[in-house]
Parts: sequence; C-alpha cells; structure tokens
Amino acid sequence: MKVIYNGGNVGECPKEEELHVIRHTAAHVLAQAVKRLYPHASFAYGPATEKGFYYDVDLGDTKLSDADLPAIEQEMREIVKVNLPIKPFILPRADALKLMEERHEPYKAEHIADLEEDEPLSFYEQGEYIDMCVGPHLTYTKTLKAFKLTGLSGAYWKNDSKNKMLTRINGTAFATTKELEDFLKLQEEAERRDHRKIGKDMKLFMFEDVGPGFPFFLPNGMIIKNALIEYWRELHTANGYQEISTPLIMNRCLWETSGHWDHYKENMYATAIDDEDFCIKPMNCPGGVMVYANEPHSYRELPMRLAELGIVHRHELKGVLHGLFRVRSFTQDDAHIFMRQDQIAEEISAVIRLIDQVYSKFGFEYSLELSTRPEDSMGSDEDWEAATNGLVNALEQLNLPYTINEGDGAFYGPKIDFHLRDCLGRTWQCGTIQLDFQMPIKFDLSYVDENDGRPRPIMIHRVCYGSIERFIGILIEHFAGKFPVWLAPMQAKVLLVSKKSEEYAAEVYQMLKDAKIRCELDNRNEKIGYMIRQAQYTERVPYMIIIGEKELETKTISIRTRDSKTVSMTPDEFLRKITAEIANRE
RNA sequence: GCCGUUGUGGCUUAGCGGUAUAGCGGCUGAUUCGUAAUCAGCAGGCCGAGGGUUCAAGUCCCUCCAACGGCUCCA
Repeated sequence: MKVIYNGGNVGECPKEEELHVIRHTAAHVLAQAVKRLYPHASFAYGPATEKGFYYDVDLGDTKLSDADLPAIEQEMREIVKVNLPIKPFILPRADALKLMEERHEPYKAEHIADLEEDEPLSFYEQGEYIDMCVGPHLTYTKTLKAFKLTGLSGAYWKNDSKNKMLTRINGTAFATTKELEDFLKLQEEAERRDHRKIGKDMKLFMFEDVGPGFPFFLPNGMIIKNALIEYWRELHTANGYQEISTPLIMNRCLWETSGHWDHYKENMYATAIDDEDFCIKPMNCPGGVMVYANEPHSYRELPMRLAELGIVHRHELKGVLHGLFRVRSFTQDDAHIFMRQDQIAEEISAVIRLIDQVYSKFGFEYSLELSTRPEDSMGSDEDWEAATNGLVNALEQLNLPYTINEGDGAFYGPKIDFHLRDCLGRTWQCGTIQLDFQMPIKFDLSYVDENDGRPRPIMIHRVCYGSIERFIGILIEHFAGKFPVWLAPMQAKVLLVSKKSEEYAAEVYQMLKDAKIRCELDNRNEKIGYMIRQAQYTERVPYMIIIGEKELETKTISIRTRDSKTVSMTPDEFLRKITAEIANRE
C-alpha cells in the first residue's frame, strides 16, 4: 500500500503499519466531514487506536447525537468518492502556530505551544482541510474503502479530568470491507456473550438500586463462586498456604498506621461507632499484618503464607461501574506472604507459577506488566528500588517477557500485573503480585533470626483470580455461559419424552442425584424440542439426558451435549464419565 | 465525578398530550407429542422517584436515582 510521508516521499508502507495509516487517514476524513457540516467545530486529537480511530471535537453549544452520525458518515463517503489527493507540507513553528490560530484551531495551537523543541511542524492537506500531523497518510482519499462510525462519547482534553470535556466521535476502518464485517461480527459476538445478559439468563447474579455496584449472588452464581473457591483452597493448601479471615470493619487508627487513610481515604467507606471512626476494609493487608504480628516468629517459620478470601469495599466513582467487571464490593483471593530477604526471588517465582497454573486451567493466555512507583506513594527511594529490582529479577530469572507501566504501582510497592486474554482476544487485569517493604515498617514487624537478631520481614501481596466477581464475569464471556461441567450450576438435566418412561427417567435422575451430580428432572408435558431449547440455550446445561420409550427398552440413555451432538450409553457409563470429568475439573 | 443516551408487569418491548401493547415466562385446562418454541384461557403494570406545565402526562419541563456507551480511575 502506497503512503505519503511528511517529507513528501511516497513509499510502500510496511504491512503491519497499514491499518494504522488507514485509520489515521479515516480520522482526517472524519474531521473534514465534521468541519463541512459544523463549520464552527475545532479539533483536538484524532489518532488511530487498536480498534479503530476517533477524533475529539469541540462543537461549542452544538450537541451531537447518534442520529447525526449517518449524515457525517455520508459526508465522509462523499470525500472518499471525489478522491482528494492528500498532500503534506512543512511549516516553521511560528508559521504553524499562526496557521492554526487563523483557522480557529485553539487546541492545535495549544498543542504547538506545548511542544518543547522549536522544530518545523508537518501538515497534511486534502481539499479545503488541513491538519497538523506527523503522518504518514494514504495518498488519495479513495484508498479509504471500509470504515464506519461506531458512536459518540465524551473525552477530556489531553485525557485530564481537570480539563474541558470534548465530544469524541468514534469509528473504525479496515483495508477491506470483509475485514470490517468480520470486526463488526466479532463485536456482535462479544455483545451476545455479555456477562450481564448471560448472568440474567442463567440467574447467576443481580444488582439492585439499594446497593449500586454491590453484586447479589443468586443460587446458580453461588455454585460457580463456591466451585472456584474450592479449587482455590485445594491449590493453596497444596502450596503451603494457611487460610485466615480478618474483620470487615476495623478502627480508623489501623488505617492511619497502614497508610490507607492518607492514600486511599476517598475510596473508603467509614462509619462512626461509639464515638470512634471505623472503616470498612478496602484491602485485606492490614488484617493479614495483624495476624502476623499476633505472636513472635522465628526465621524458620518463613515464608509464612497467609491466604484470605477477603471481601473488600471500595467507593468507586459511579460512572465506572460495569456488571461484575467493576463493582464496589468484591472478594479478593488474597494472600500475604511474610519472608526473609533471601527468599524474595523464590517466593515470587512460586507465586507466578501458581497463577500460571490457575489461568491454564481455564485456557487463558496472559501477558505481564511491571508497574513502578506512583506519584502518591510512601517509603524511601532505596526501598522502592530494591522492591522493583526484586520483581524484575524474578521475571528475568523465569525468562518471562513483560512490559513496564511507569507510575502505576500500589502506594506501598511496585507490582506485576497479569493481563488475561480471553477467547475473543480481549484483555483483563486479574492477578497481581506486589512486593512491599513499607507495611512491615509501618507495623514494626520483625522475626528472630539465627543470631537472635530482629530483622524486618518483607511482604508479598498477591491475588490469582484478582476479584472472584470479575473473574466470574470473564469466565461467563470466555465460555459464553457454557461452563465446564465442574463449574456449571446445573451439570445434567433429565428430559422426559413422554409419561410412558417416567419411572425410568426418575430412576436415572435419582442415581445422578445420589452421586451428587447437580441435576434436574424435566417431566413436564412439553415437547422434547421445547425442553431442549430451554436446557441447552437458556440454562446451558452441559449434558441433556433424553429418555423415552427407546431408552426404556434398551436400558440406555441418550446424551445430548451443548454442541447438539447425541450419543447413547448406559446410565452407569454416563455416571463414570461425568464423575471423572468433574473430579479432574476438565 | 465528567459528556451523551435510556428507564413501561419476572424478561424483551409498543405507545411519545386524551383512561396502558404484545411476545416470552408464570398459573389453569386440553394435548402424551422423539432432539431450538402444541393449543386455549387466566393472572400480572399507581409506566424509576419527587416536583412542575396542562382541562388532561409513560408521553412536555425541572431535580434526584439507577442503568447503558465512553472519558478519568481501577481488582
């Protein structure tokens, strides 16, 4: 694909950059169309993104609605159709500033003013439209074949909530209409898998106005939650963890000591009891620290791994709430590991291996991110450096690739974040490992070493699922509600063809029930197709057991799975199969 | 918190100034019917909450609440 660079050279674009160029040009065409329809519009940033492109526009008092998008899109098609040549030119900074001011582009002018270097700036021109841009771009607008505007939203100027909110027009573009259609289909598939919708369908969880952001788990959802917890407990016991439980509400003085009162106050729920302030825990660490500090410890006891399924409450801004993905109360599968300096590397790699084991169970791939010291943090530079090096060393010893997220660590220490990739290629932050030198100082923790010294332990904070609520949301979308048998709220459903074989169906049902299989018997006077529809497509039951006269005669059962395939076997064979599957968590 | 949109029985939804639509689900009856919806009848709603405009308000206006799409923030 031919593109034009800002020096004016026309060249072949590397394959992997084509999409970026297409989308960036689409953003320019969008801006040109908007300017034609709304001449008073001024433009901020309009980049290509991972999923498409957008342009942030200031439209003054004009309010745009979704209904206006078709007209803008139509104008874009017009620009593509007349096939304007796209031409770059370069101006010295002062002239660039002047040009943008003349064209009433205050955001572009501000952007120029913000640039430190006094270098010439590059522009691209197509017809009457001129935009400041480093390029490259397509050579002609006609090269833009497949694009679509996908919606409107608000966005802050320079992504800063202190700044003015602009109108963001979102769109996407591809090299071919086929790719565009595939993308839109994938979006539809994601919508079909929306955990909020499936959660309603399968009666997993609910929300109520009396507690926005506080999920209610329904019986079916609770089965999934408990199955995840059971698996988690087995794994943690096997890996040398001990489980504890600490209070939901503790005196404010604890949170002052831990630093949460200073660094996390605006997210904490607090209440006054007997003239004292109490806080609902937003994190479990101080509770774990209290347990460690309950008695003196020998160096021989370390590492001490205290695991806690802690329910935390955080007052998140209401605009961020989103199903189970972003809630105000959630269960962290937390653990706090207290250890000696010489145990850091081994402990961190053990945690990484544990989390890897959990994610592999569900077929998730993941990537790692190292988050470093944030602005609002506590502790000395030396401690932060030592903690950050501890994480880096572990990652490098295991030879794991990772990216760095500057300034995104917790206020008490740096962290490694695990970003899950689900079957639709979307990523979610779940597990994290945080290395903390600060809490042990704040709470004056120590242990007795071999020379009767009192060194300070070092702490790891870590989660695997992250939030069990969020993890369940991800699992719902990952599996589209079709959970593996060990997690499925209903594992098998006996469907009765006609009353003539009711007794046999009841026998089979009872056998499964006795074997502790989660199952139901549907003996209503309904057609078999109707029962299948409900069991397979609404309840998403892994095994439908169809029983009619044919099965009664041969003493077999017909097993229908969620892929609509049917096999015949004896009840005993089926029981062995499903029991093994559940036991192995397949 | 900010920008925008939405809010009608359990779910999906019609109505957008003149006494509330339908489908699914539920209940009752009939049907006993073999792999994605058998037929009929019945019940179920002070149209998110509170104010206002109007002879008259799901329907127009204001405030609040919640949800949705984003932004900022985050497990």
